[in-house]
Formats: sequence, structure tokens, C-alpha cells
Amino acid sequence: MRARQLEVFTAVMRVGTVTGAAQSLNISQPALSQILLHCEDELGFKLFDREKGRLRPTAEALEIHAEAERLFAGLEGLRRKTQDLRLGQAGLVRVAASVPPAMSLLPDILARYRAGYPDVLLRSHVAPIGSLIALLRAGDAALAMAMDDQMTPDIVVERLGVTTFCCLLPNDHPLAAQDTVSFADLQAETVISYRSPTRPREELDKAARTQGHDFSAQLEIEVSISAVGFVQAGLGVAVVDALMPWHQFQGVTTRPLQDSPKLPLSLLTLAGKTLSRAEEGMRDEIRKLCAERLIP
Amino acid sequence: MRARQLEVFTAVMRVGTVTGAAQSLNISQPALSQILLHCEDELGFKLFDREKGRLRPTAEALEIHAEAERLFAGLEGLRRKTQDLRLGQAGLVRVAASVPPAMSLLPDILARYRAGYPDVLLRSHVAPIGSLIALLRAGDAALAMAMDDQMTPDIVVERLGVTTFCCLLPNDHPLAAQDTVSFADLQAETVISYRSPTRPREELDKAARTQGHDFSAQLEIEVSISAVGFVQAGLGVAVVDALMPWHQFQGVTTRPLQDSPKLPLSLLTLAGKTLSRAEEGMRDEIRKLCAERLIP
DNA sequence: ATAGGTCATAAGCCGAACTTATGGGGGTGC
DNA sequence: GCACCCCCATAAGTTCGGCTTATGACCTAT
Repeated sequence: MRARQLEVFTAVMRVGTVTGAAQSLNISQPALSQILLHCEDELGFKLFDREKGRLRPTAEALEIHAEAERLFAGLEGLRRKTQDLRLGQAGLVRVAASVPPAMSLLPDILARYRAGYPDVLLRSHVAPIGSLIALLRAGDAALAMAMDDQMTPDIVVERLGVTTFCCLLPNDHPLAAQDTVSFADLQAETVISYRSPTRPREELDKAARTQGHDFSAQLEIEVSISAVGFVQAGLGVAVVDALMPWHQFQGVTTRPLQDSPKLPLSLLTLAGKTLSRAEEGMRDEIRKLCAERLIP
Repeated sequence: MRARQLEVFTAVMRVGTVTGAAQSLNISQPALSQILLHCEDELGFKLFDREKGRLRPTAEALEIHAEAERLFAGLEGLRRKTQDLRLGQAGLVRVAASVPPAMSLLPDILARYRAGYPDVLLRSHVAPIGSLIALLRAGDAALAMAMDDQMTPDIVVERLGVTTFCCLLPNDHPLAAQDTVSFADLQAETVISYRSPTRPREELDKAARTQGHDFSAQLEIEVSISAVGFVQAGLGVAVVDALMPWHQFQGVTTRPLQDSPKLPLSLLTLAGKTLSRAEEGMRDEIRKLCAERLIP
């Protein structure tokens, strides 16, 4: 039984007449009549008795009707699904990101994406950089955003832009009076910053060296957001990425780091993996928003 | 997505290569290749990435795969079912019968039928004659066997043969010494028989009258089998149909009724209803066995 | 009797699915 | 570096399913 024959059969069972079924399928009556006859010929038994010019389903037809309806509905469902997939308007998109992009860029990215692809299911993983690669490799995410651009060869890195560093100060800290904070200013402070060796810390070390200073952190953190609590508690001043929405936190003030090194934000994908339409749309949205918000 | 495309897609997903999938479907490699390409063209997105001469399923393909497998399996199942229906080797056959044929002929009929159509599900209803017609009309049975041949016009009656009446006696009854029992013999007995007006009672009344006797029953029954208990208890002698397997019951003896009237056994079907292959097979078996066992 | 409904048949078109034959690309072994 | 093998795609030609329009046969209702 061909798919078309299935469709014709269910239509005739529903409508009751060949003419009506043909109309409901938008084809001519002889076309449907022939398909039906041909179908009966192939099956080897009659599906309908013709008497007085009318059709009456045979016992066999009644027997397969329910199953035919189910199957045809399934085919229609698949057809609709492929249609959605064609437009990238279906499926599941999983994005992984480290904390800074997840808190700053990702909400807007997802919001905009959702406007364009309202039926796509979204899932976001927030994880430390080291875990992002594992998520990609395991197929638990197709796209990842991380503040690094050096990866193993099985990861494709696309540079989205760069961000800078800033100082996170208690509101009443003397340095808050300045417009910017320099490495020199930090010499006398208790500095909270990334542990080494991490990518941001290396950037800070290198930049300080080239400016004739030394960068050292008395309190090392793993994730920049954990600096907030320490700064609020007056433990010191933090040197962290400028990407986080620090203004959302009470009791802390940010000042740009003078002559700040750059910290790259990258889009990571697994080499060799093809993106679905929906994922491509997400990638485009990520690129677009990063181009707007970040220094290229 | 055509049914054939579904089949090709699942085959390629399973086997992993176009060539292998083509072999598994017993078609040429170019044929399958074209179907696949054409399918992708219609869908509007690629199902496989071709790289280094190999195929790798895209995210979309992975997304569809499970549903495609389910649907294709369903189509295969329907194909097998229609194949069985063509041979009349599937489906459900429901037979209704009154007690006498149900206890005498039906077991052998069903046993023989089962040998020819082992996969057909059988259901038998045993019901009084009056209920048989209702079962037919409601579609709860396609075939019915009853000991009557006068029906309403919406019931098609096919005469299968006739049976006679016999006397059911306690083993130690004086009449058991005779080879046959006549209406005259019954005049002095307590007679157990069908209530009037029923078809068998009318036949008995008429036959007795033409032979110059009067037939009266002191104990009236609805269903012949209920006579067994009364006879066993010594309440009297029963005049019942000769169809029932009376020999199966302990303590009773049967003797033919001399110059017995005939009682027709009929096959009833609903006018206008077409029989399925499986039901036709059952009807043929009923005819065959009745031709062997009954007086035509 | 006529008109309007049913379904089937006939003739012709197009595209899907199949065939065989062939070519290009990527590995592998000598 | 060459031969060989395996993969897939393309080309040309055939068959057949599904579509069309035109037409006819049959039943029913007014």
C-alpha cells in the first residue's frame, strides 16, 4: 500500500463517496477512482462494494481503517515536522556558555532568537570553561561561548569579539573617585582576581609586565562572579572581565582598567559536526548580537 | 516524504552507506542515491553530509530518524496485515448459534476452520433464536445458525439441511425397550417439550395432527438442553431435536420419534452485508459440514 | 422524461523510480 | 607513485503510478 493509496483510502472512508473524497483531496474524481481501483487490485481484495452506484466498505476495509488512519496521521505529522525543520523552526538547540556571557549576552540572544523561531526548544548550560568542551564532545551542546580562543584541534573556534577588564570596588573605596584604575593603583591594594594559570590571568600578567608593573592577586577566584561577595565584604578590589553585568549588584562600583588587555570571547563548535537549521539560526544570532555589543 | 523515501532514508540510517542500503533493499546503488537526493531536494534540507565520499547524518536526519522508523514499521505492519486479509487469514470471525447447533455442529466446524485459517480470531455467541437476529443486526456476529427458516426480510436465510425429533428417556423407562417411539406412545406419558408458539412446537403439533393424534406437553421448556435435567429426574419423557449430542449425558437414552417432522437448520446473514474473506471461509465450512451431517 | 447525482473507462501527460554504464574522489597496499 | 578498491554522483533510457479532461453507464428524484 503506497502512501498515496493510504491517503485516498482514508479520505473515502471519511467522506463516503469517491467524488467527495476527490474534492477533499483537490484532485479529479477519475484520478481518485483509479487509485482506489488500482489499490484494490494490488491488495487482492475489494475495499468497497459498489452497488447502485454507491460505495459500501467491506469487512476488510473496516478492519484496516483504524490502522490506516493512525499511519496516515503519522505521515502527516512527519511531513509537518520536516516542513518546520526546513525553515529551522523546530527541534532543540542547546547552547553552553561560561558564566560571563551567560549572564550578559545570552539572555538577549535567546530572547531575540525566540522571536524568530518561537517553536524551537531551547536549553542552556552554564558551565566553567573546562566543562564546555566536554559538553560539545558529548553532543550535549552544539554551540558554546567561552572567553578563550585556544582550543584543541577538534574544536572549531570563531572569535566573536573581545572584552576588557575592569575593577570592581566597594562603593566607598578611594579608587572609586577616579575615572579609571591603573595597574599602578593596584599595587597598594588587596587584589582579587583569577587564579593562574587561566586565560584571563595570563592576559593580565602579560599586560602588567609590558607596562612595567607586576600583577599579583592576594585572593584568587575561579569564576568572576564569585568576586562580588568578596568585594562587597570589603576584602579588596577585584580585577575581572568587563562583560558581566556588574551594575546589577548592590554595593559595588566598576571602573575601567586603564590600558586593559583584551579578553577574547569565542564561539565554539565541534569540528565535523553539522549544525541544524535551528542551530545555524542561533549561531547567526550570537554573531549578530556580539558584533553589536563587543569590540571586534 | 513518500513512503519509498521513508524506506530509503531508514535503510541508509541503519546501514550507513548508500551502497549497503541499496543492497539491503535489493535495488541498484544509483537508484537509491537518486531517491535520497530527490528526497533531500523536496524536503529543502540535507539529510546527510557528503564528505570524503562518505555520508554523515545531519542534525535534522537524527531528529527525524526515530519517527521515520516508527512510521515505516507501521507501514510494514499494515502491508503484512493486508497480505493476510487477502488470503482471509486474518481478522475476526464472529459466529452466533442457538444451543443445538452450538453443541453439536459448531465445535467441529470451528476445529476444521481453524486448521485452514490458524491466525483468524474466532468468537462464538450462543444465544436463543430471538437474540440471534439482534446480534446480526448489531454487527456483533456476521453469521448465525438457527433452527428456523422464517425470518424478516433484512435477514438472508440459507437452508443448511434438516434434522428430526427424538425422544429423551430415562434409561430404565419402558419405552427404551422399543426401537422407536410414536406419537401414540406419548399419549400416556408426561411429555416435556418446547413451549408454543415456537417453530419446533408448531412442527410437532402439525405432524401429530396429520397422524390423528394430539401433541401436548405437560412441562414446557425454552431450550432443549434444559430437558436433560428433567428427564434425568424422572419427571417424564422429552421430545426434542435430534441434533443435540444427547449421548453425552448420563442416565438418558434417545429413541427416534417415529414419522418425525423435519426441523430446518438455517444459516442467517444480514442482508446487504458483505462477508470478509475469513467469514466467507467460515460460511463455506459451515455449509460443508452441514451437508455431511444433516439430511438435505 | 429530464436533470442531477453517483462511479468507471479511455487517452494522454508528467514525473518518480528503476535499470545499466560511467566517471570522479579518497583511501590502501605494493 | 601507481594500481586497485570502495565510495558516491551523473547520464540516458524504460516502466509505471498518478494526474488530467472527456465521456458514458447507472440510479434517483422531481
